[in-house]
Amino acid sequence: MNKKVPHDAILRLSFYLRALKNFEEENIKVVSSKQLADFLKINHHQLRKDLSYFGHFGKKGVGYPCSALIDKIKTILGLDKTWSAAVIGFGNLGRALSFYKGFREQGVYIKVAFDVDEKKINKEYNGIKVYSIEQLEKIIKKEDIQIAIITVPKYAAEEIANRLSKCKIKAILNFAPINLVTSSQILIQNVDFGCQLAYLTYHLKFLKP
Amino acid sequence: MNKKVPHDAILRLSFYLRALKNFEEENIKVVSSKQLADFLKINHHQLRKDLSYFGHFGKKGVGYPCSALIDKIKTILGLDKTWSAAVIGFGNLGRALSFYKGFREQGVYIKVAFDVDEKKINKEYNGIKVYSIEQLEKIIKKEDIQIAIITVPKYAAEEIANRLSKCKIKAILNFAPINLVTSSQILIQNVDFGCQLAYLTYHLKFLKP
DNA sequence: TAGATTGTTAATCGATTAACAATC
DNA sequence: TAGATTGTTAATCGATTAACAATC
Repeated sequence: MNKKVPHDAILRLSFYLRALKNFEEENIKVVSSKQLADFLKINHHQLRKDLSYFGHFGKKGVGYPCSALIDKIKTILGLDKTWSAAVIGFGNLGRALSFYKGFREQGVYIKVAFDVDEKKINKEYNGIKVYSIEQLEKIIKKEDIQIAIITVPKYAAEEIANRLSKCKIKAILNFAPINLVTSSQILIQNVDFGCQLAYLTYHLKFLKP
Repeated sequence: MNKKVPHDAILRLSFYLRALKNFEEENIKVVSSKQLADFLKINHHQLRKDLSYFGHFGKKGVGYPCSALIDKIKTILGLDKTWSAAVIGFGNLGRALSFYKGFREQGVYIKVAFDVDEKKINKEYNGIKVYSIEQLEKIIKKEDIQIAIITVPKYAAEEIANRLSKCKIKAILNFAPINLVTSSQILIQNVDFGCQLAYLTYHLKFLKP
């Protein structure tokens, strides 16, 4: 317990959570670190080490109780709370993310969206109202938004991030193909499938016959 | 040069490429590793080290020629070639990705899509024809698809991945919230914004007043 | 009790950072 | 030439893996 937690260990908690849910669905009450690690094709030492950063969740000689560990990990990751989010940029990707059920399952509710397109502004889509980007600061305050999801074009992303950092937004999930650098205390995660795709093509070159 | 290249170094090449394009747009012909690294808020030693895995691209006492280095990195990442891709699952996310321009800019062309929904099958959207998932193997062979982009629901992802591994698909970009484990020689990149979102909520807990 | 499995400390491995000689 | 900057080797740092004592 305690000590600095490696960045990747936090991401791995999400994988553990998923796997545990699988086990629970199959009515398995207790799993050992070996079972869980084998299922995830990872090292069982690492699994135990990762969990040990946060507490003692297992019983020696027995294993981990599935359902209790699920709750613990949810609490660690802040998934037991509810969070309010806004999607900025209501294009194809923004719309897809607005309707993505996975976010709600994690307790993240997309309350509003923003766009520059007059045709979309002031309309409601599946219960999500689209506002003009001009009203960004006002609506974020009014709706008490904590998380911003950026899907605007590259050239607009930086300005949006700047405006957000002046609101009380605390975290940004950025889908624009630009590495927004964390200026102040605002948390940023860049989702960059362009890079991941390039990683694939890099390796594909070698495979190609 | 040579030696095993760290996983993250390959991803960083994409960032370098983007930054270099920025410099080029501003008509800057030559950049030093210091300039580029400062711009990206990273260590300049790392930048030089990463590039050195692939060759000697700079001139001592001078720096790196922007436009030549852009071409070199593109070649390294396989972005100088063209690749054929298919989107599997033509829901909101699948549709958004199908129309995403960033892929084409990287030389990855989405040729076809697959879905189970009769209403979508055999229709064409922005030049992308949607086929029944039953025809997966047939069309992939016919269209000579190399990369599959999975956006089907979680419960269907594993079966799709299995079927793909029996085709001549060499790489999968997976958006389903499940860690597809690389069975055979098929390359898999899991794009997991659920995990990245959980990483944000993990930290948000601490920030919350 | 004996067997199993956790949690933690130690060993290993790899990646990042630094230093510097080579050289434009 | 002197100054600047690369490319590489060495030092540091941190994360992963292993070993094992504690204990259910």
